[in-house]
Amino acid sequence: MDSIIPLGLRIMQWYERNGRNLPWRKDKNPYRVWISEVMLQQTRVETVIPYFKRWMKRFPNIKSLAESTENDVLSVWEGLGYYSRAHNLLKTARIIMREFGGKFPRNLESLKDLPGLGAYSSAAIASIAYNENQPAIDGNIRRVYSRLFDIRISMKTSLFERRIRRIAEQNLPHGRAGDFNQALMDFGAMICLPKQPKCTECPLEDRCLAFRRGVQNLLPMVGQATPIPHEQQAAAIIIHKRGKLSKVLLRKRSSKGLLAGLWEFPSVYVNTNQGQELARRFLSTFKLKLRKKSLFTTVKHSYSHFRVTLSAYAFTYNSGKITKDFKWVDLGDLSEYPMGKVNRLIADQLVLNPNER
DNA sequence: CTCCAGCAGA
DNA sequence: TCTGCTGGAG
Repeated sequence: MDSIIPLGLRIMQWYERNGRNLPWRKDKNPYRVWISEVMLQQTRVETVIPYFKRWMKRFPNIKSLAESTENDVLSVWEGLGYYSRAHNLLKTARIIMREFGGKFPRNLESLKDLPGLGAYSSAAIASIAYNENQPAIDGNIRRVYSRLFDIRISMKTSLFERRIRRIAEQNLPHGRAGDFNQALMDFGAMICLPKQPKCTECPLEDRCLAFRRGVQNLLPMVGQATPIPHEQQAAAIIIHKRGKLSKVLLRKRSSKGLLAGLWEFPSVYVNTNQGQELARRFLSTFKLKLRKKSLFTTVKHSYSHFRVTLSAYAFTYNSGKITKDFKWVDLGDLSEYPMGKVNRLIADQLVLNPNER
């Protein structure tokens, strides 16, 4: 009887045949496990793969990372999103060099104290890199267990969390926690999908309570989504011609909050696209005296909790004090300034069509 | 187009 | 509890 084989063992058997071959699974040194786990926070495996390879080429170990600059780190990270993760990697690398003699801590509590590592990532690193018996509980695993054990409790509640944790601890195969955690994640990503789980291919079908009761599509119980506001923004492409050389004005964003530390074309929130009004907004926000010329391009984008439609206008620069957040940059050097997706798109268009300004 | 998935910090 | 991004699916 298959059903007397422990759950953990069956998942491991499935993993041995079906687990994914991923770059960070070849060599499980703590540095590689750490970088991959942080990249995988809120980000899909397929997206992470090329970033992980580039990162390892550029920063092969903790020391090389700790000795690099914020700009280097953001440049390699550019496009991955959630930029605080990149800032935290650099901070943590420096802490490890300074306070841990360059060696990654092994126990859960020390890991959790490092910037960017919470309950999930700490347990993932401890189990994968050091084979500590820690269940790593992420969204995949919550979904899998809530179905296998038919946990009909809102995912937001602490009761749900306690139930899942107890189940995860009880089913953890001691001595193989690292592989087991990864096996469950692959299982959640490949079989026990959020929408339309592949129950016909599932090796655990016969002992999934949700499947037996036909409620697998209703679990886990998630709250209803909150509506997402839509904002309008205007960005200024401000070109300054000095003979043959064209420079454009960039602004470095605050070190906190959205797109922290990245560069952008100065932008303001708007509810109008009147030239005069726009120029006034740039004057009051940035003390820049500008004159609007023409619409360059419009880009739509979604962030985590709002959407924007951003229109980029070409402006001519009259006067105004250039404070230290601002910098005149050669068009050819734009790629050296890390940017979020929207601004990179505009920068690329600008380099391609410098005449349409 | 719109919808959706996915942890950490404050 | 709220904020942080992007890519891929539909």
